[in-house]
Amino acid sequence: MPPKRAYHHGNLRQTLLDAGVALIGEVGPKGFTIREVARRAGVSHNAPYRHFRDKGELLAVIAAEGFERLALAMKQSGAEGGTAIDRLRLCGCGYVDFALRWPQHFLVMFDLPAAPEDYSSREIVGKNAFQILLDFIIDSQKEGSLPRGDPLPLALIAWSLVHGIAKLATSGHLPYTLGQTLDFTRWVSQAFVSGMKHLKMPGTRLTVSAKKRPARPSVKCA
Amino acid sequence: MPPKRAYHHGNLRQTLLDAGVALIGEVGPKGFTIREVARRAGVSHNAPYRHFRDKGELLAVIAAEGFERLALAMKQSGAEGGTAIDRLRLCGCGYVDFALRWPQHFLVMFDLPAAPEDYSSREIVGKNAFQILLDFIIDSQKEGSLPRGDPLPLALIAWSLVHGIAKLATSGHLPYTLGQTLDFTRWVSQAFVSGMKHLKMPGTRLTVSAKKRPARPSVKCA
DNA sequence: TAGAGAATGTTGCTGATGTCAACATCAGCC
DNA sequence: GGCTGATGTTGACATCAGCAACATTCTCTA
Repeated sequence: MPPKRAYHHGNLRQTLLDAGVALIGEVGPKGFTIREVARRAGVSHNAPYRHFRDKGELLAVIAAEGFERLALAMKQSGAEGGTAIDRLRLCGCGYVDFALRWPQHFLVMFDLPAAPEDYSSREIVGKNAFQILLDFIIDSQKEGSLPRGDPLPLALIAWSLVHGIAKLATSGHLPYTLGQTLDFTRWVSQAFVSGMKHLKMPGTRLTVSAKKRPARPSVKCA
Repeated sequence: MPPKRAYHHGNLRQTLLDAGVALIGEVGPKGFTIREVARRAGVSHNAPYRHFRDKGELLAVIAAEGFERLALAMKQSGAEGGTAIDRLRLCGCGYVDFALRWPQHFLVMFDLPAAPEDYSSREIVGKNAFQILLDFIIDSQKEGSLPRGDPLPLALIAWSLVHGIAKLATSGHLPYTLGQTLDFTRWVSQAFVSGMKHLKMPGTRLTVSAKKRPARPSVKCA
């Protein structure tokens, strides 16, 4: 039996995280407040600072949690396919479905103000999710459903496509209901497969090692 | 000659807007503050409220301004193409280029907390920008470079693609430098054209009138 | 041309927030 | 039993969005 309400909570970090995830889902990043998270966890407004350096870190951990859930959703959706290319398509649909179900959490995951290197866990689990997509791409290449060559550009184009649908849908820019958006995604994934099948792969410039990843765009205004 | 510093500013609304656009570009939506905008305009912290109902409306107008600039960029980029399909491709590249140049402004344009119906100007000019893309699509269909049929799904898939690239790039998720991102976009636009050329168009379910546009996804967490 | 009323800008306030500093309580170990 | 570090609390400060009351100026009409 957990002590009724001891001075020490015992599991406050996880409780705060759960409350934070729920709060994000309800009010989005704009209304998200450390004090409200603390309120919901039943602790003082400063208790969270014993577990998270600041608001940014709490949000980063919440984002990381979202990436784990997204990866799981992609994996589970993909698993229902009979062929590699089917798994890839279903994985993409799972991606959009996830975004439609948790639009605010999805927003935090991708549009956070930019994490200083300290909040790196988000990035790591984010790469995990990308690896799932990449594996489906590679399997589809082996299967002969996608052109051979560096899988990275193929994965990035597929990612861009579903991410674009997800972002436009969750920001209210698609003229579709939720169900129609999923229908649209299915159609798009079909189109992607048939369109990419005999694609001419890009030159070396785009297959450059992922290590060259820029720290961050950070384009300044001129 | 504008009065040195009369009690009445004379053109405060526009000055606030300019300052707001600049501030967004520098600090993004998170650091964006009405008071800082007022400071930069050299007026008291409450003066902006004579011209904008609240912070949300100011941001909405800034977003609308962004959509106008985006539409201009798309039009100008497209104009350099010799054929309709070239104009379409260049238009898409212009879209991504705009996002890379003004990442924070782009963020505000698409990921604002959701405007109550009052802030509608943003939506109107947003539709303007979409219309430019749609026209390029229709021209390309007439030219025979894209399959005939309802241009809407084609436009939405093209939009999703460039929007996905833009969002992933500006949030630091693409393993490319800025220049490489533009190269990638060019390649993707080529792939889009060759892939869509003989595409099987979707059934009627996805060509439903745009009037059916949902108010907003607003998916609640379960 | 004078003055009333509407615009526009200012000062001062309230309630909320992020975060710091100081203090209180508790767990585990000697 | 007492010390030390971890965890939670209280109180404070600066800043922010937005409201209310007041000041100044513009414009329009009589």
